[in-house]
Amino acid sequence: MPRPDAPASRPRAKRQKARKPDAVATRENILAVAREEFAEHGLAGARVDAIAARTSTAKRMIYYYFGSKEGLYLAALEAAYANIRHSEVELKVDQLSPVDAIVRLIEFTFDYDEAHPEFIRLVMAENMNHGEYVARSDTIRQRNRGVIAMLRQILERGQREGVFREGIDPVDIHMLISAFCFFRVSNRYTFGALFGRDLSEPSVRAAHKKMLADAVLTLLAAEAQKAGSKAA
Amino acid sequence: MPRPDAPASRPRAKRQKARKPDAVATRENILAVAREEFAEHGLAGARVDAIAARTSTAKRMIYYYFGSKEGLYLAALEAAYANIRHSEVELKVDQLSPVDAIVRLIEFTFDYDEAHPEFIRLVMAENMNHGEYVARSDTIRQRNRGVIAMLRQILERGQREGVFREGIDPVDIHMLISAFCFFRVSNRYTFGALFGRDLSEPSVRAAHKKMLADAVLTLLAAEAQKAGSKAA
Amino acid sequence: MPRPDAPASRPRAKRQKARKPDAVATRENILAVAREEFAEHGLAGARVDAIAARTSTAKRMIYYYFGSKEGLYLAALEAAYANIRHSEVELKVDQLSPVDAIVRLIEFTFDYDEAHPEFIRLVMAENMNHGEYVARSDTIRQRNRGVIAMLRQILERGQREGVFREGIDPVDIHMLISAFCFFRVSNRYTFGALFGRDLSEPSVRAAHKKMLADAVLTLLAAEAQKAGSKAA
Amino acid sequence: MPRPDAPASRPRAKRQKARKPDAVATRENILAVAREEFAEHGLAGARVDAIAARTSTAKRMIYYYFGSKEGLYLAALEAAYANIRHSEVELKVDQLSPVDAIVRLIEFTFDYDEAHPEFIRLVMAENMNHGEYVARSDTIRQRNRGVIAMLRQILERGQREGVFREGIDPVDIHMLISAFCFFRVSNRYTFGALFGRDLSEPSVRAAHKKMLADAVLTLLAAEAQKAGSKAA
DNA sequence: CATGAATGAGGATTCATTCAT
DNA sequence: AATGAATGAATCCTCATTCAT
Repeated sequence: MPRPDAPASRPRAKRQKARKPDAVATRENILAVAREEFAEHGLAGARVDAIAARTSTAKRMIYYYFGSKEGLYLAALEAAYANIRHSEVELKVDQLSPVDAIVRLIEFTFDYDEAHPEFIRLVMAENMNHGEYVARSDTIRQRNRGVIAMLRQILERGQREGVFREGIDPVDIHMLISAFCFFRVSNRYTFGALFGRDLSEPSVRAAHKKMLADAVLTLLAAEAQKAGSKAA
Repeated sequence: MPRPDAPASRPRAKRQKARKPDAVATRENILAVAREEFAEHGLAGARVDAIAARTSTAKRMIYYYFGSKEGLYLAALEAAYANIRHSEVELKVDQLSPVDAIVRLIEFTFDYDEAHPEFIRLVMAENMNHGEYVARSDTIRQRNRGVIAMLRQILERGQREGVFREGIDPVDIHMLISAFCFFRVSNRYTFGALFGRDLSEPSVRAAHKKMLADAVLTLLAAEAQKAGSKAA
Repeated sequence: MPRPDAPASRPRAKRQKARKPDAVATRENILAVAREEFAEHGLAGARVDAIAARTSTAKRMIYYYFGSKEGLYLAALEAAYANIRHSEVELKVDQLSPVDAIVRLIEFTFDYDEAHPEFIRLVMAENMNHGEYVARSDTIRQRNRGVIAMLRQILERGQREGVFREGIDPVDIHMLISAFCFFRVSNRYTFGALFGRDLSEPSVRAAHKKMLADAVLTLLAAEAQKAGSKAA
Repeated sequence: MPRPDAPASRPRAKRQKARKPDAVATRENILAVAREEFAEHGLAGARVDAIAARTSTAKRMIYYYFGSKEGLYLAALEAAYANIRHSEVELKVDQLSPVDAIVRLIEFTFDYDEAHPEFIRLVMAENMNHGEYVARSDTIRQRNRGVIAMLRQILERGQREGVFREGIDPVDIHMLISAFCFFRVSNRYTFGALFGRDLSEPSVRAAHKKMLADAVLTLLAAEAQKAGSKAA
């Protein structure tokens, strides 16, 4: 990033109208680095110095733009959430059959989580913080209602078409899907170490994706015959 | 400070003449506090000073017994894992029908995770550390093979009795169960904030437990009819 | 705090616009104090806190500029060596007769060592460290070849003029001179205590200087008649 | 120092008559280890824990026998000095010609220093301490007068026989010899690093030994013709 | 004689943040 | 809009030493 630095009279007012002024670029550069660092080390473990070092600007700019380490963390978290919800919108599931729509949603979640471990780690970090920062961010909260709405529509459509059972809570289904997809990435290290299984291996990947789809679909299936569940 | 468990990761058979069990007590006292602190703040976020302050001994003892902050963390992690596997052994699932055994196992995992959020958080923290410490601990790795063996026996029994399908991998089933139970606790804050649902509420609890059992059992069911899964 | 020397180990040409030489001043201030402390107590015995306390800045600056206690020690060592070699260059021995040049060199070494006990002590400390840091410093190693070159030229000149013997190794002569001059300062305490002699007394000084010159010159003398040495 | 301290009635009195009671052995074991540690790291750098760990007894014994780290250091220093002076007595130089006696003395010093680097390092360490502990020890001071007396006798004998000059101070000669032999060992690291010479190499050894003998003997020689020394 | 447990004081180092320019 | 220099307050860790038995 070019950093023209003329201390004397300089016609740089118009630069603010340019498509991507330096200020914005600087801010985004910091944010991108911060996302990686916070994802890697968590809020407590991340180092402002380390972020600054990997940035194209000086440390002081972090405080200039984000006020504090926590401010930067919150911004990074918001950026990460903005990303996934943005992608979900692109799914166009209403053009698919209910079953296909569910499968599509599962595949998207599965693939997104696997492809974005830093997002997963950022969420893990935030849960270590007791969700203190998500709770504080209206932006994040509002953006997330969308998935549930989308899922609810699919379920209702399926119920109307007679392929899905009644009485299914979209939030619960979302959780079942999320839990599995998230866990595969979040707990890959302990799970891998404990059970000697590399969760990123293609064959494991495929089996898992299929298993999840099977589980969700049989659960939703209209005439689902439960093998005598006695769970409380 | 409630310490219902803590069998100490170091066996030490007979404690010589019971002349002075202070050493053991001191060690366990430190370990119990450490477990809470590391669960609360993670490895980077936990403070040795804070642990020492809540301990009945001085800070120096932490280094005397555990060598370093990392050594203490590893010991805490080992103690936590020792605990859950210890409990699993008590399940006595071989006296139950395959289906009941599965349900029992699910209920145990569900309840244990919910009752021991510090264990969950410790595992989260460890995954933030890329599983560096679990990988280093033979103790932990060895103790965990048991669950899979137990699950495998149940599955095989169910297959022989014709109630379970063939070709099911116990590790995958274990993961499905673990993922759901773990996620409910690990992501309670972000999930709660984003979807406005309190996962610790009794009705939610019951619904979730039932949903998981249903999902797992239909998946295992002999004549499971998949509703057209197309997942890769 | 007297700081007659300290040319700084870091060149930095023109100091940009002389706008703010505080950084250089701070760095040199720390270095000067460090040199005294390390000379006084050695690497292990010196206290970063003590150095910081005598400095005009805060302790943090030591780490800002030198990274660690060891980094500071190395910088102090380099500065000390830079100094003596710098002085040696000023000798202008090539304008003197070979004999006078040798005497001049001896006098310089003798006087320098006596006048700079902190330099001597720093070298002692470094030898207690097994020369670990000198070995690591290219700067120091390179700067020291000069003395030997100078001495070699004097010896060769003397040989051509027929006043010095052939087959004399300049490094050995340098060692003979250094050993005596160094020892007088380095071992002044034990030697003083054991033999009740104050090596800093003027008459002792003069006698020693003369004895060393005599010893070296008779050794170098062309027709040196050895009194029956049988040493291996 | 044996300090029999029997709290209860126990037939261990006779152990005090044994050739080497445990108490003495323990004490000497500690002392031997201490000598190495203090020689290696100096007073400040040595660790009581490290000494204790290499000892066959527990740390508490160090305090039992030597009172403090400093007490142990002093004892180690005394033991080291006792050793060299003990060896010097064995020299029997009065049966040799004055010249041979000098050569013998030089060779002894040269070889002893080279063979006992820990002694050299202990003396270096003590000089870093400003000789504080030697000064405090009568034992050490008294034992060292012997060398000078021995040297004085040789010199006087040589003068009577007409082979040595008059007006030579034995202490100065002792220093010339000591300085060279000591420096070769004490400064081996810095000298080696700076001038690329390994002082422990056999050929270097031989050359140095000869050079020192030559230097001392020509200095002592009756008709020594000085090549125009002008040293003050 | 001997020892395992315990400790207060201090030691090196790091951190997020601010100041002067 | 930007920055190099600076810092107080932690933070992890070590040390020589003593206590109870």
